[in-house]
Amino acid sequence: MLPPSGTLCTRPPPVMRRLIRSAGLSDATAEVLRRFAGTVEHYPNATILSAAGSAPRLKWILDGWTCELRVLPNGRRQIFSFEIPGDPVLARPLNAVRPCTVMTLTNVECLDVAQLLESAGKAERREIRGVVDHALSLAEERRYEKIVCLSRNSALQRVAELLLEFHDRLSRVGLVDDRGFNLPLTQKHLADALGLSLVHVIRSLKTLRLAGMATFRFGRVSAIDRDGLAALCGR
Amino acid sequence: MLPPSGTLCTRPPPVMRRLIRSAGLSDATAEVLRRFAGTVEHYPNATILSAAGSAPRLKWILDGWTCELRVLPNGRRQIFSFEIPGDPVLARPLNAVRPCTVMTLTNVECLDVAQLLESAGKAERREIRGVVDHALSLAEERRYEKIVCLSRNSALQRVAELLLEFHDRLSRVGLVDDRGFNLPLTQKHLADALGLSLVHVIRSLKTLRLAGMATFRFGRVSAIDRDGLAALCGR
DNA sequence: CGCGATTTTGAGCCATGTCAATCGGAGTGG
DNA sequence: CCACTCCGATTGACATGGCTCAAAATCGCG
Repeated sequence: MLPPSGTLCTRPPPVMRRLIRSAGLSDATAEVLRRFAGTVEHYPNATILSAAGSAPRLKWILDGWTCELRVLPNGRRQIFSFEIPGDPVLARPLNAVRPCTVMTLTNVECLDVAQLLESAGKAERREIRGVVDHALSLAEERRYEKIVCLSRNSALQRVAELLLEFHDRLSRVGLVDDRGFNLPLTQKHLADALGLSLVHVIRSLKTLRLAGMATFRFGRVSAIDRDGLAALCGR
Repeated sequence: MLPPSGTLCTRPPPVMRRLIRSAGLSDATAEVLRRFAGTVEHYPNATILSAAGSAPRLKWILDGWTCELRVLPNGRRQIFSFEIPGDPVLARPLNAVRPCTVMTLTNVECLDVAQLLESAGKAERREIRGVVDHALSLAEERRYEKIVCLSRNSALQRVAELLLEFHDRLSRVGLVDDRGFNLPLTQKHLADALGLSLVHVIRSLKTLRLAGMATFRFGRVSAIDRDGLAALCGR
């Protein structure tokens, strides 16, 4: 499938510009991305991001949040990870329960990586592969970190570590300003990701707020004391 | 590097036969493995399985146990996974702390996968790649399972789930007999893998023993009630 | 303005961690 | 053969972090 060059710049994409800048892509590769502005896929909030065929498909998030999750037999949810703009995420076939499904947490715009690679030149293809592979290995490393965090950290430390992770990842793609960052999650989401009860997450956030380390309100995290949080989780 | 055909069958390898059988390899691929009997790498107990250069190297375990672990800043250990005969394991460069290092838990015999692939024909190469990739994806899935287990399960359930995992994986490579299986670990290892204190692991094992679900003594697990364990962890 | 979803707070309980002491087996030197 | 030591396994007492249940407050939205 060719890139729809006819739709070139139908949608001057600020999110795409941000992605290009934050991933440090070359001009040629950036141009490949721009040619794809017309094939951006849109998913509404709270939908499952799935692959049509039987093979999983890798997507590249331009805007919005997703999470990897599984619904457990007892009805509870386990959230494995969150993805933000610039992250790749593997959309699996709908029937696949294992290891997880991907769900949008906001409206999401993304590109299909395989489709992107098809229409890129050799050099650009290598570059895109490199960037995506690197991001995937970071995601894998975060899974190891998560195991450590769940095994060894107190509730307070887990919450602090997650906020810290969000802060660092979001700031790398320019989504943090000096007053904080947007976090389109409920505290239940945090609980499901951290293996804690909702009530205890609320208490932990309160403790952080009173300690002046971070405030989470109205879908926004502000008053962040990065060093304080880092010290709290033993960095 | 060519396979050392001169050393053909210097060591009629029962572990290799088991691997060939359990992985369901074709005769041709089995022959490739057999030609490698002479290049089996040996590592003593309690050593780090590392790659010489700067790139990680994939090893294929023929005999013995290893684990992926990290030593945390506070001196405690986090064990991420255990590998048994038939498993691939990624030996990383010595300086790499992240995401983990691989340590032997017994004497270990293994093959270098890249070396193996080099000397295999095209068809055998594809087959070996398929088997190894499949095993790697199972390992990744186990990391997701581990996150669920650490988030949601009680200490008793975590211990039961780990024993169950050992039972199922070992039985797939013929290392379980009707009286149980060998488990070359201390209870401290279990504690480090499960995110529990040593004392509580001991208590949980006692509970399982008294409930007639499993007995762990002298490096051996016996009296296993597989269904009971499965029910306990909510399967 | 009313309703469902989310956040907040309190009370009480239980699982798990920590600390400390003991026990047993395997090696080791005399 | 015995005394000694080390390591792993075991047990008890106690403290506490996090869970559950229940109720109230607040927010978002039609």
